[in-house]
Amino acid sequence: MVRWSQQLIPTLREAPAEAEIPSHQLMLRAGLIRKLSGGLYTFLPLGLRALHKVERIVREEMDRAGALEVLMPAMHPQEIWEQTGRFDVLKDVMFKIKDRQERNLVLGPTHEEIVTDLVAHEVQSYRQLPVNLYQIQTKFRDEIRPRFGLMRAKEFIMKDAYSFDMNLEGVEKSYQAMYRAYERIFKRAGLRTKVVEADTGAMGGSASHEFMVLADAGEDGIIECEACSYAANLERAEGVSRGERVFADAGQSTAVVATPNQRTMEDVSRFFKSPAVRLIKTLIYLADEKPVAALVPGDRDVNEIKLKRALKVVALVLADDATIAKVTHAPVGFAGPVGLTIPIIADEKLKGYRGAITGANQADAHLVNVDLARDAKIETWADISNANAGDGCPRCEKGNLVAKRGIEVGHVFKLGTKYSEALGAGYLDPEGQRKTAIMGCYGIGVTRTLQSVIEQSHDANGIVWPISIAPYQVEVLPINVAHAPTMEAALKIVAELEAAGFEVLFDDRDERPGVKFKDADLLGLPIRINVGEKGLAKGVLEIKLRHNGELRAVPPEQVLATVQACAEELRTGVAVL
RNA sequence: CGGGGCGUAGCGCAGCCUGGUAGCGCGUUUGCUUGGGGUGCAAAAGGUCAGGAGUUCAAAUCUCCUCGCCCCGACCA
Repeated sequence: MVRWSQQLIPTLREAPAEAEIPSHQLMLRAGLIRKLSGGLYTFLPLGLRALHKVERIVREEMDRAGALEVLMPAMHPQEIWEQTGRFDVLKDVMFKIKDRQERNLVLGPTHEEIVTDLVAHEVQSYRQLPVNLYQIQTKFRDEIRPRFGLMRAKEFIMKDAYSFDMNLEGVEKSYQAMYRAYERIFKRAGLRTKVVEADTGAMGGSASHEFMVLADAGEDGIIECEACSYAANLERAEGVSRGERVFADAGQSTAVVATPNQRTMEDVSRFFKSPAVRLIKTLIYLADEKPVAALVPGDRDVNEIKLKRALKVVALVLADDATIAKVTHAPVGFAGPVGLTIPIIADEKLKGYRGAITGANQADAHLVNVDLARDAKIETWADISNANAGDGCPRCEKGNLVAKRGIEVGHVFKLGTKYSEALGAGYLDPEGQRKTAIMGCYGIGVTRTLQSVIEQSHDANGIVWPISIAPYQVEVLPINVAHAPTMEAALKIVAELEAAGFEVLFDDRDERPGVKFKDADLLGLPIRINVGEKGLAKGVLEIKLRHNGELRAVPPEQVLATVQACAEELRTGVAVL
């Protein structure tokens, strides 16, 4: 039996100042985690139990999907990262260390290289394929800004799986199997997720989907169609612009207008009393060190991921003031496409722009009546801007797009042969031909998933655990531990519940009832049983459900059956969520 | 990396401006009390005031540096 008094469950009446979002505050207040330092957390017993439950669900579903569990080192020789060229890409996020031989090692931020190396050595024949290896491991990332407790930490637990297939059909099958496994995992964990099309980022590869938990605290922007099923990460979302492209005075020749100190889009928009969409925003970037001008409509943000891809470059940064002055011959704030000698890439939403307003490439001046095709030399047209809420849906055309925030808890990729080729993961086919394996990779942020559950399932009083990952399913709460009949009845029901397979937390603390009730709500175990004198006098115990506050008074001999029924309902409820 | 805020008891905070005895609430310990939503009374423990340097007769308080934590940004030309 687990007695509260023998446990380490340091609940906090007030939230530590370091925590901003509800899930982070509650994890600290309920005694689930404690911070060692920024982005580094200790799991206390209660938090660890919940974490283990998430891991168990993940493991069961991965196994069910046919993936094989392995455990790879957290520490890797640097050379293996150099072999795929990813050392350069990821060196800023990798923790780099040396051993006593001065050998360069890194703490793994992910494991594509490691698993591919393994497969390169151990898989020789088509008979061994397909194979899907997964692990649940601590990953290390030197995040620019650790945030929100477990949401973005320097050290976090991730489940990652890697599939190796012989052909595209096989890849598709592996991908679908993981996609379905993820749906099951998050559903079982009591999470409502939204699947969105995603960018593949530093991974490389083609298709990818992210599993998002919708939440205000989410770090990712999500765009979805209100009419059809289209949903995508803002990083990749396409929007069909419904803005005008031909404005008043179109056709007239350009003219310079003095605009002293009108630098921002807001300033200029107000100055000309024109909507931002009429303005053309000109940003000077250094793309692989070379200056390039990027043009987007004034009411939109440049999407650097799209821009990077369109330009086919690795490094993309905004140009410094000196460079801007050099290429535009004007101080920052007055750049425009007309007369620029550097390459210009324009957002396709600008196609056909006439009568637009741009910077004039001279101090305190803008250019009006700009006809982009007539007046500027556009080298490339591409989608390089963010979709906006209110844009048309790129799929169904009818629907409007809406913007939301999400927490990325899972991500599935089709990787292709980038890693298998670099590290020699291949096989001999039935004809004896040497072939390269095609990979997919599939990640779940396990610690992040745990916190996301709380972010999505809590109320003013505390956590509301889904029964599937609650640290314990039942809390038995004797109102007065000094009252012998109370304790007798409480212990009896604890024993019955445990014999029936329930995990029970017994709050045996000699505390006032109010304190114990508050703590029970804070901890958020799904089923609570109050045992007190008043109830006993009437021959009943009380069963209280955390998620809806429902209270049932039942005779002791019916408690077990009632709890079983409640638990069953909660389990189904989780599945239905 | 840029900007902002904060660092005083386990947690939440006041004191700092205007230098002179380190405080409040919660929590903790002990005793009594109470016993169905953070009980009441009493006593007590607990602080290198983040660290260092400086100014001063005297520094939590003023100055400088360092470290840590939190927030925003790292694109809007």
